[in-house]
Amino acid sequence: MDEFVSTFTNRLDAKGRVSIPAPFRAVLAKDGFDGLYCCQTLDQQAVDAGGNLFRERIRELLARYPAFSPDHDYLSTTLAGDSEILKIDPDGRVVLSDKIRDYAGIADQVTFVGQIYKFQIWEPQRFNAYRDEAKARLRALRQAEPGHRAVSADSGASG
Amino acid sequence: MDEFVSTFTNRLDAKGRVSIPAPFRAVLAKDGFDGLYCCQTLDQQAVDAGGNLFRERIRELLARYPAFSPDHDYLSTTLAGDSEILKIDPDGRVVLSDKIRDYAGIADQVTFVGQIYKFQIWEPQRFNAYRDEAKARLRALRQAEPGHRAVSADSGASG
DNA sequence: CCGGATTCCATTGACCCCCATGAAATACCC
DNA sequence: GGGTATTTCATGGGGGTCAATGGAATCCGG
Repeated sequence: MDEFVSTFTNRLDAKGRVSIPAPFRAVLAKDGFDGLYCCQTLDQQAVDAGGNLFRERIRELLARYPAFSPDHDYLSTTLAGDSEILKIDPDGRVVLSDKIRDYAGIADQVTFVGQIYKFQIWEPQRFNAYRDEAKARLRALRQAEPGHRAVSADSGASG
Repeated sequence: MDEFVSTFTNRLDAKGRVSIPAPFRAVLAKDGFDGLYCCQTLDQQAVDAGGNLFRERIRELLARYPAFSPDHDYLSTTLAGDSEILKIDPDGRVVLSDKIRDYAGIADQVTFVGQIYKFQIWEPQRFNAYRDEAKARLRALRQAEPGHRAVSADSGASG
């Protein structure tokens, strides 16, 4: 498997360490990046994390703006300066920085949410709320879609 | 690691020395440039710093303007004439010049901000303000991205 | 000799690596 | 199928290492 899928919740220990879910570790290992590249999400109180594939997306975004332009520096300040590379220990754990813990509101548990080429790091309660909201929005959007009845708003997938 | 990523804040000692963050030192070592090339940023009260890769970008920028043109001379005045090469001591520290300290408003602490091919040197408070501004700018730019609303207001790449 | 700069050394506190434990899932054998 | 052995994983802790910092010693030009 080479994509981040599914959701896992693990505990932080007394030293602030938390195990990256084994399936995610496998993806990171295949990706080849040494460490875990993390940056804050813009719209939620969560963190995006990944490896080389994720970094590649960030580089592509930056490459669209010329060096030394104000926008380039704005973007690189947020996308590079405001991100962190967490070290993964031999047991597959990372220590979340204070910045990450504060931003995401993480106390003693962490939820890892697979998103194909990256995954997100959440405080479990906040993620639950976000997931419910996302689902509601998706439903509303489908209601507004012309012809949505052909598929039906609530068939099959339960989440 | 071959890019400047993340943000670090270190203290100046009584002699005006400050440690370059170890991850940045590693990038500089790989880059091969002996010392730290510094020049004032064009748009903020901060300093751009880096090694050979950074200097290469400056050359590329200057090459876009015809020699002897006013714009070329404006740029080279700042990017070359107003630049300094700081010496890195055996413990990975530099002494910031008075010019740099005055321009950036640095007193006793320095914030180093990774920006991939270069990093910036800030007075910590000023950087905090700039970081917030940068994040707002990124939000604005993303709003303008075509297709970012495909599913809902806050889906898609947040980083 | 003197002041400034540069190199060397020491301390301390955080981080990283190794090992141990227990639980759960899987494989294996009867 | 049932029961057991084995592996995989999440979690807990201890000790060594490295980086940031402060200060002393040395070198240099005046």
